[in-house]
This record gives sequence, C-alpha cells and structure tokens, in this order.
Amino acid sequence: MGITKTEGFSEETNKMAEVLKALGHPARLSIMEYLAKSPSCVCGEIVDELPLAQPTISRHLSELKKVGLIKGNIDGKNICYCINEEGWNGVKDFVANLSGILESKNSCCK
Amino acid sequence: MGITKTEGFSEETNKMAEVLKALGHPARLSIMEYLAKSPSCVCGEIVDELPLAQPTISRHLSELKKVGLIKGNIDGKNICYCINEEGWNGVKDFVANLSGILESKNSCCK
DNA sequence: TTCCCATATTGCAATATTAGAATATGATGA
DNA sequence: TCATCATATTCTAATATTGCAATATGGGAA
Repeated sequence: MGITKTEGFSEETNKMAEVLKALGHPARLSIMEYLAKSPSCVCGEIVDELPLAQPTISRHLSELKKVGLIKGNIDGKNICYCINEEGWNGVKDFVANLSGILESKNSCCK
Repeated sequence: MGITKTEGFSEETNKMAEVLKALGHPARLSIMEYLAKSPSCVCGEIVDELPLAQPTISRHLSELKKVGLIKGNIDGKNICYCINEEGWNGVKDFVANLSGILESKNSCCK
C-alpha cells in the first residue's frame, strides 16, 4: 500500500516518527549537520555543499521545515536557514527519555 | 526516481540516516518504545500490542534488526527481541554530538 | 510421524519518495 | 522598466515503502 498507518499509535509517536523520518535521509541529515556547524546558513551555500541539484535541496529544506526542524529567515534575495532549536529539542528529549528508560532496566537478551 | 542518492555523503552520515529512517515510522518507533519499557520482549506480545498484522510487524522487526537497533534471541518457539544497546548508543551519541555543537554557537536566525 | 504454534517470507496492489529539468516567483540593481 | 540572481514549484519517470493475504518454516507436543 505504501501508506503508513497512523491510527492506533499515539499522537506523540506519530509526530516523532515524522521528525525522525525527515532526519532519515542523507541529504537532510547533512543539511542539519551543516546548519549546526556553519556560522552562516544561506541556502545557496547548502546547494554548493551538497551533491544534489538546487530543486532537490529546496524540497529537502521544505521537508525539514515542515516538521519543524529548521526555520528560514528571508534576508534580501537570500534565505537564511537555521536549526529550529525547539524542534531539535524534541528529538533530543525523546532520545534522552528512551535512553533513561533503557538504563533503568537490564536487557533480557544477552 | 525514488532512489536515495548516497554518493557524496560520508559513510557515517549515510549510516546514521538509515538508522534514523528505520526509527521514522510509527510502528517501528512503537516497537522501540515497547522494548525499552517492557520487562519481557517476546515477538507475539508486540503483535498483540500494535494495530498491525503479524507479517507487517515481522517486516518492521527485521528492518530494525537490519540497521542494528534491535536483536533477537531464539527462545524455544518464541523469539525474544531486545534493543541493541550498541545500535541505540549510536543514535544517542549522534544526537548528543549535534546538540553540543548547537549549544556552542548562537543561531544566526532569530 | 503429525498436528499446532510462533514467526518469517513471498507476492501483490496501492501509495509515497526521490531526483532533476523546466519553469515560476520575487527581490535587487541598473 | 528590464535583467539578473536566489529560491521555490511543478512535472514526470523511476524506484521504494507499506500492509496484508497466503504461504512457508521450524520447533515442541502428542
């Protein structure tokens, strides 16, 4: 079917899955890494940096934006993209939370 | 095309993207949450827990296994699935690392 | 052995994703 | 105004993903 079933899962699970899915692509992950490291964040630089055509990158950017992982500020002709800390913190918290649960119990498989 | 371009990205980026992609599905994320919380981890319980048919869950389990997020121990007729801490730590470290970089610089977008 | 039980695999059909060419938009500068 | 630059959108073909029915596998019990 290709369609992802979301009924029966909690709202948070579905939301987090969408965010993680957005991160689960080399180009989008690279964009996040680049934005985290780079002092500046103009769209054009990302296009220069990645081995993909401009329209493809534009689409990936909009996908990251859709799930709230990045935000863009229009700056004249350019658009300055940055990591949306609020969105990223959602991921961070989720991972920390699951890690905490894991640590508090021992695995039943060896 | 539907094919994800991986040339031009680092090995680690591609690997991490695969892992995050595996997490980026409500059923698979739920499985991870369930395995983290549950004291036991028999496959059948997961099938009972999730609103999906057994073959579908089996596929999701094998996908999680493929990227190293879980492992399974055969236990008589049953299979006992657990989170593979090594694999999970990869995610944890990645997130912590990016968070660290983020904290050490201020966003250029407001 | 034969019959269950638990899990995996196969084989679809439906839908989603991906990449890039072509094109559109929208701002700035001449 | 018109040309140019930066980015977004649209379109299309190729491929991937998803879900489930049907079936296979493989272990234990009778």
